[in-house]
Amino acid sequence: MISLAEENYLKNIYKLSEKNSGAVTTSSLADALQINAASVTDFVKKMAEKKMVTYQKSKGAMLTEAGKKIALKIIRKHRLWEVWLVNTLNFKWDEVHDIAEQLEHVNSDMLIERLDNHLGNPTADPHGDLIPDAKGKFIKDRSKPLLKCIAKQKVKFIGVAEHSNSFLQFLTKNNLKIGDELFIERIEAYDQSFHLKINKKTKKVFSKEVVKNILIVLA
Amino acid sequence: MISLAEENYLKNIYKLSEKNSGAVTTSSLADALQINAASVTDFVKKMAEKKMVTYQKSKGAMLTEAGKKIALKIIRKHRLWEVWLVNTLNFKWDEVHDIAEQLEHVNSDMLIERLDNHLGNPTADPHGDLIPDAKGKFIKDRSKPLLKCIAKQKVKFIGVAEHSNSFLQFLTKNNLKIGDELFIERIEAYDQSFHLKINKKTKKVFSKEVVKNILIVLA
DNA sequence: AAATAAAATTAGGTCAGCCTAATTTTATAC
DNA sequence: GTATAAAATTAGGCTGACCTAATTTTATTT
Repeated sequence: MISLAEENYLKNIYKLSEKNSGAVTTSSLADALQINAASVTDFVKKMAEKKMVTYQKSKGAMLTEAGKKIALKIIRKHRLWEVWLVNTLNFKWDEVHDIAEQLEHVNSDMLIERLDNHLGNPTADPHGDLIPDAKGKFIKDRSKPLLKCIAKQKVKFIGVAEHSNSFLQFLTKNNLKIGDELFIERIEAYDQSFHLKINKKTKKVFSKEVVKNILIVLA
Repeated sequence: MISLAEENYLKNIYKLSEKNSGAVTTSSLADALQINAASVTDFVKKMAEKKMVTYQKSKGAMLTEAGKKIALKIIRKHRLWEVWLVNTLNFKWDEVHDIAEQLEHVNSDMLIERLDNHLGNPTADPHGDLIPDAKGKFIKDRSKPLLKCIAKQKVKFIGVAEHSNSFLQFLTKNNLKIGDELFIERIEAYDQSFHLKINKKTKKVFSKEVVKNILIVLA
């Protein structure tokens, strides 16, 4: 059996190792979990004994294959529940995270596979994050930050790199939704702000900070 | 905040006091929760301090209004989730209990009210158990055990008084479902077995043990 | 390379929620 | 109404998952 705490550790180790590959440091984990670093050291050692992670003193933790499998399952569940909450119960994309954080720990393979089917086997959640399949495989991710694009490109908004409610609400307020077509009219050289035309209609300007968190594919 | 343990205690105290009204004994709670009686005594005292229950030494526990409210909310959630599992994900009625036991602890008023609406505000779960509304009120229950009926009555199967998988599977195997019309052709005086005609077609005989756990309303 | 700062670890402690064993209280039988 | 059985409680302990404070290790600066 895997405890709630273990599930949260595994999930966060996975997410942190996704960003900065290599071992996940004690402090970054402590920060992500909002738990004291001393507690993290302790817990990670126990997880190493259970072969969920490998741990090297003062270097950090890395998921084993077994640990990664569990982490991916939790992420799969979280994102499937988010799809359900938004598509079926009409929650907004900035309202679903806390609920999905609870639902992701519900343990039933049958449930999750039926939910997946019921939702039509979605490959991405409402924020554009990819959903691993039952075997833990993702579809190939072709997205990149809008910031990496050049002027005059036509792209499609498919996800966000920042999941804070404030950012999601900012996008909503600016009427920017996943699926929107964006045309880059101009990039201001001085501050890298992007002058966009949205869905061939509205013109808007967004700062570098915003643009780096908008994920797109070329259209 | 209410812990998982507290929620389970409250739910079980409610259910036990429903059956045998009056204070819930330590041993019955211990039995229901599969927890040592000494632990129950301890825990119930702490809950009394928090005003979730009243507790009298060696007599047992009773829910306060506050405790009852929490218990009813958990029962509401459990039963709504069961409806969802059966109606939307096509689970069978003997498969949903363990999953609903987990889902009932997910905490979000918005979620539960939206789920309720999405399901069409059901008043009973797949076993015929009534679902309290958001205020904790039940619709009036007019059901009684089939065993209390007399010969030649026409009744409708609306619920079960026993929720074990073996009983549910027994009914399924005998093709008996909620909503079925039952006509009591004869009651065997010797052993009180019931000779039924189901939906005006199939004839079947059921023992007293079965019949006392079938809840019906007069048709 | 020594000094300092930051990160990680060790040692010792707390609290929730359980346990067993021993004792006390309540109920039941003779 | 005393003996016995059953139920409940008390006392003391354990484990998981956290904490703080002190120490050690690693990284950074000069």
